[in-house]
Amino acid sequence: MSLPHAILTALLEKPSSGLELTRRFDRSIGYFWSATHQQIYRELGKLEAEGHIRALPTEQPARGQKKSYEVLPAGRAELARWTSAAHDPKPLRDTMLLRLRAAAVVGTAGVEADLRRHLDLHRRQLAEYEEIERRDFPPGKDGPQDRLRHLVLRAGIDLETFWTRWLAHAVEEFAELPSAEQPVSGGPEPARPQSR
Amino acid sequence: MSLPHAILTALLEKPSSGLELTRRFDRSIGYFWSATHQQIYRELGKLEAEGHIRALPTEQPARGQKKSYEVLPAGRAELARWTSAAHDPKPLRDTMLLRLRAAAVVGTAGVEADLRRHLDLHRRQLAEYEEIERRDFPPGKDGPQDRLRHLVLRAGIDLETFWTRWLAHAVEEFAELPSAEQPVSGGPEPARPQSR
DNA sequence: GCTTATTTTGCAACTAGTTGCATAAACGGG
DNA sequence: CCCGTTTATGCAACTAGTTGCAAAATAAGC
Repeated sequence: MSLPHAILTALLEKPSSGLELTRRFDRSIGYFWSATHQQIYRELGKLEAEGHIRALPTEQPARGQKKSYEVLPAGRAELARWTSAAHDPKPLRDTMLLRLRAAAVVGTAGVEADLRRHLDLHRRQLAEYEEIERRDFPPGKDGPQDRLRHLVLRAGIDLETFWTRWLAHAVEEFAELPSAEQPVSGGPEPARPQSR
Repeated sequence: MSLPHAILTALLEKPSSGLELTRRFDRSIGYFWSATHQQIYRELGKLEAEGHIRALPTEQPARGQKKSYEVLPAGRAELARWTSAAHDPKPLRDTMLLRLRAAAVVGTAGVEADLRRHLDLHRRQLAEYEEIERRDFPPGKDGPQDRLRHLVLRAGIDLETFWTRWLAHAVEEFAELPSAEQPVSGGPEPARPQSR
């Protein structure tokens, strides 16, 4: 239930139309909360119906025409409430880890290539974050707002650093593993075809 | 679309009933792929209908009675296929990061307490993982299967280490921040109530 | 033996996110 | 001006996950 709050935050930073929001969700905000344009339009409708935002007055509100929104006091209050409320962290859910566990049972064939691909993807993401850090947070830029935003970026950088290290380690580990075309032996029996 | 494969993996490791699976999803597998019992029962039904698993023969298959499943060859093949196929990593989606970004606009009141709470939760999780590492992977236990499983556990440990460090840093940062009851100044104008 | 609690399985309805496509205006030539 | 492309908004249907509840078997008092 965080999308509306992501949108409120974005709109407070700068009133925008649906498409502008979509663009911003592809860049900055999307780095830790992604959303498609359909999600955004739907949510804008709801937020407007609830009186949390309103469309900026425009001439002819027709289709295919930009419609910009701004946050109303009620929306700001809701965002402040949500921000200060306690939320439990979501448990980890990662496909690659699941695949490795599966590989221990059905064999490691094919996984290594994707491990390398992920390593590459995470390296790129890390480079992108570091570029942003250089650009947006030069030494000295440390007002309260900068500190908060830098903290968030820092999480992204450290996370990607973790993944690149771990994936590099995983790739090494695979190199030392035996053949890798067959199920790894040593575990429970593989299920054999069985007639009934 | 990973739940069925998580279940297939679990069933290959050991044929189980729905409830046993649920228990295992609360412990080991759930550390990187959580699922509720309803999800599991529903998925067991689908997997059986598709011919990927079958119920172990039992006397009277009625309600409120354990029904255990085992993986059929087709299920094993499907799991092998899925494991070796390429999957893009899911983009990060984290509420706490979003809240910090929101806090930069609507004020930091209330966030610090939850930051500390999360720090505590992640420390506990880390301790739990390290305990498992001590117990299940003593030095010397490094067959191919052990290595793979240890690698997965290692990801969990390193991730929790990252979070505890980052959260500790965030808490420090907050301590240095001014008052924190008001929206942090220096950004875009707060939206003021406006009559139309 | 009857009742109450626990175990085990499951349905139904809901929320969140995704995918595919539609529609209308605006823009940019020829 | 007409026509294809881009911009901007949106509906409908689908997949995945969550929540609340219920029903059947079994175990546990008394």
